[in-house]
Amino acid sequence: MTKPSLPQGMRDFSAETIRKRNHIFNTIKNVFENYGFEPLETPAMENLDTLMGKYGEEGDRLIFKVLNNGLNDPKNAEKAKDGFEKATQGKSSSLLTERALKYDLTIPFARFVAMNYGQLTFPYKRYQIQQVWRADRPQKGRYREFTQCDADVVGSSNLINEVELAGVYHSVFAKLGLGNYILKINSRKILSSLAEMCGSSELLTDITIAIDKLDKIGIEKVKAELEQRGLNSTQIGLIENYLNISGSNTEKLNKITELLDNTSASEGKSELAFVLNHCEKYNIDIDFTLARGLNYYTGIIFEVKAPLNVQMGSIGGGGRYDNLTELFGVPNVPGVGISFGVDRIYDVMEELKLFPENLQSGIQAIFFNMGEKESLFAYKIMQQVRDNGISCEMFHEFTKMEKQFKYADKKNINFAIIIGSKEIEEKNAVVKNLKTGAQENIGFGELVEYLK
RNA sequence: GUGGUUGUAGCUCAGCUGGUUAGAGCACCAGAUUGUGAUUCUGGGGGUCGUGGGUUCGAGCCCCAUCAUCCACCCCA
Repeated sequence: MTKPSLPQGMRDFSAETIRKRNHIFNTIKNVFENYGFEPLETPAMENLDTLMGKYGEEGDRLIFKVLNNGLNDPKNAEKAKDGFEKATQGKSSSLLTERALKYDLTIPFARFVAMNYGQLTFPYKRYQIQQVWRADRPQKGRYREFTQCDADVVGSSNLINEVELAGVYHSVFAKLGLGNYILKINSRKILSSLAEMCGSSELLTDITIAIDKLDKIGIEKVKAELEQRGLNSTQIGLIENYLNISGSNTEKLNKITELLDNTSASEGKSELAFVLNHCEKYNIDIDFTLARGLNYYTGIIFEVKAPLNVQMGSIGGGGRYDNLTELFGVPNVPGVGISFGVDRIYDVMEELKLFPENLQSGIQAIFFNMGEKESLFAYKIMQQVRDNGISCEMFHEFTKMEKQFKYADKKNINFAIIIGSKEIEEKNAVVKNLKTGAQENIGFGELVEYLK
């Protein structure tokens, strides 16, 4: 027999963890519903075509692809070999694989909107809490299967949606006890403007990749990377001035106006100003170095950092994308969305001990097994207790009480109920409080009331 | 994809410069204690030391390969 194990980056969750995770899910879900979002679920697998090319080159590499069935059929043998040839050259081939596990929730959502455009009422506000899979190398806070919680609004360009989503972040983190989170905000238009000022909008990707690393590697290494990516010293000088912008949000906006002088810059600036004006309570920081990897963002972008005293990457992010469904043939559906990284939020909350004590509800009472006849009698009593919404169980076999007590301790059960021959005769049960050790006789009729 | 770490009982780990029969704690089972637990005490079961090869009189320990793992980079939540 081989030792059982899990595939890399996959996890089991047992009761305690699930209850804590559900606490996070329920909090997020309630806020989503409170803001008028409605639920959506999409399948684990999508057609490979739906996903490929949407996440950049690196993203494509990290999509989990599912091998076609029936490759061993002689009819398909040649095709399969062709497909394999292509696969070894790094091209994916429908001869070998045509389905894949979903990589995020946004693209399947866009696919759904495109397919159901006629049936949906716009603006369409949906939330989605599901697993996604990435063939990434796992490490701390990063898994191959993880849960995303997304909320998106499509069919509206109004910036009030951005404000609303910032409000969602605020409500959720306040309720989870992470009120001192940091919401960073920027606009892709500012970044585009910077690229234009450097001479070409083509430079946008190179610039964003480099400056995104600023807080990690420092200004000198960013400059080195920019140089390596082919930028000249004038361009790098401009970018350095851009990165050196600091101060309050208002000061940052003023300084960016001095530095960048074109249409995208002023558009980006007024977007940021609008959102900030309506989010005064939310502790938002403008961060011009914020870029975000996904290349479909076009307007405001968000990223949530854990409180400063814990070391954790971003615990959420999002932004505006103007034409996501166009990829699927439906143009002119602007949208904006945010995502919560539940697994990381979990780790942060664990570190800061923010989970409420009363999450581990468990079992209220255990009926001791005092013999075959006795336990069958007690079973009927137990069913009445259960019918009244009190969770309880009976010890599975007649054995000495020490064992039954130890079992109850381990499962953190509050009451032990003893119904033996004596109790049956006297029509009352011995109820022992396992936390205090106190016990008393309770008539069968009063049991439910006593346990409540 | 790149670099490093670790792999010994169900779990967490110890095991000295290579030397008899590989240890501890937790968990499990039994007893002290046949209707009152969390403590304590006694005893017990459990291992092809990740896998394959090599060096050696002799390998858990050294060498090579391989698989798995965790961490970091890349990228990202």
